[in-house]
Amino acid sequence: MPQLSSGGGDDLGANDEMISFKDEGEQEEKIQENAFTERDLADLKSSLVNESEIHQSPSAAAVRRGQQGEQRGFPDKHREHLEVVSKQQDGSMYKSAAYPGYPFLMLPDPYLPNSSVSPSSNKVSVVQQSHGMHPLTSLLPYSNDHFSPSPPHLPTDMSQKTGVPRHQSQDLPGYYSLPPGGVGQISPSMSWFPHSLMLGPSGMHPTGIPHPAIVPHSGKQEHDQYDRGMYVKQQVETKREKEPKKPVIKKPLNAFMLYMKEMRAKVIAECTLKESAAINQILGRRWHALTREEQAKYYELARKERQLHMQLYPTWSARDNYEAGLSGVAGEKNKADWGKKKRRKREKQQDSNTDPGSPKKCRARFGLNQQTDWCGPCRRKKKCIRYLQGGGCPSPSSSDISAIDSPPSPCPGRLRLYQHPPSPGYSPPPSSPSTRLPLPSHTRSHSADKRGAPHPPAAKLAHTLLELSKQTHCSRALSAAKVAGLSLKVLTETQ
DNA sequence: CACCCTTTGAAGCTC
DNA sequence: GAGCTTCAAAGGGTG
Repeated sequence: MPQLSSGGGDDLGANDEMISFKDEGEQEEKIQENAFTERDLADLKSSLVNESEIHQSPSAAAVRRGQQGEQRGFPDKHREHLEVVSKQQDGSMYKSAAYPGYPFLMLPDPYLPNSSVSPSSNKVSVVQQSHGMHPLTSLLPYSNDHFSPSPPHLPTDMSQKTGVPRHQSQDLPGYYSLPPGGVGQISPSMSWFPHSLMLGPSGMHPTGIPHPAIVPHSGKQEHDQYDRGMYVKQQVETKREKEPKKPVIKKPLNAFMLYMKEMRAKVIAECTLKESAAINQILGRRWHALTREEQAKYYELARKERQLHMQLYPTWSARDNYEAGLSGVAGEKNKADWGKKKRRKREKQQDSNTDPGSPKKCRARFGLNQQTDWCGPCRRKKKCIRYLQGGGCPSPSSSDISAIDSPPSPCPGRLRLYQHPPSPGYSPPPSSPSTRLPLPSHTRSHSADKRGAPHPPAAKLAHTLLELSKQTHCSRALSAAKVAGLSLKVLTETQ
């Protein structure tokens, strides 16, 4: 299914070919030369998995795993890390780090709200794109030299990666104007960092520099507050005083997440949509529509993200956040909440397994543009009752909003089936071509229902898309309607 | 205010 | 090792 083998990691999904990763420097050169070939991409894909371990000196991965069992307190871990770092103060990391900017070059991204990376060039650019620019980005006290779009040292320095945790060097003042008082006082322009990170060792990266990946351990809500700006600072601080929270190091963003960050604004602008779920559907389709080269940029960025994340937080594991229960409070209660959440999801999963009517049925089948066709519960984002009642929804699997995102394609069938675009160099896995069909989310591997929805009548689909084009003012929807309807006659009839 | 939705990918977990 | 689960971002909607 569209879900590429989960274990495959960085599989682009189009190719199962596994080629061992070559030297990173070569990879960078290729990127620089805009000379991505399929083989390059395959290399890249496998590299995303292998390279970290290959280049991790004294095997940061091992360190991470090894230290996992200890599960020490966050402050302890980082205090320890700090000691290590202080012994390694040679400054080399920041002068020619694998990812010289992280979090500096990546400041606005990917842990920053409204930010994005900009792989818009074939070079692995880490420069913010204007449309996604964080409002505070311009205030960040990094030097332009360090934040230049294409730092001269950027393309070649990956091979210099040593696995040494990042640390503060003499260069740092160039990035951040840290006051003499130390890390406890950060210039106002650093306010996008969660405050709790700046006040004590608990949230502080060993470098003494808070990292965007670290958020207060209170989940999304508080994070959002920080995102919204400084005006909420006091409120948050008050809250924190009452309830000191462990910071949480967020997972590094994967390629698709990076892509979403960059493209979300565009999609919102194009289709006047706001609902993230719908936008993400569109982005998902677009992601599949990307060429290998385009996707490769994001995979490369994501790989660097992971590498740097690993260097920054050698002891961190995704498991930490599993147990942290990000939405809850730190401590035992957290674990309990997490367990509850897990059970709840499991129950839900079972529900959808045994139940032909998944909660998303109407949404998935009719799409957001035809909410009038949804059953009541679906409109209230509750469990769909349509199928429980045995009333089949003859409806278009492709009538949903996602149809509009599909890039123009000469193949009408593609639209009907949500097929991936036959982008250049984009071939389905040899094993099962049909697996490339991006079915609705509930058909994904970890969702139970893998049955395809019945294909809608063309006229209905065309009509749907037509309506959609009116509602969303999206010309693509109109085009899609034409493609879907195959003829103007159908369109005319449905009108 | 917590949670849902929705996407893909990475990583952890379970069997 | 296959398959499943969780989390990462986003923000409107819901109870």
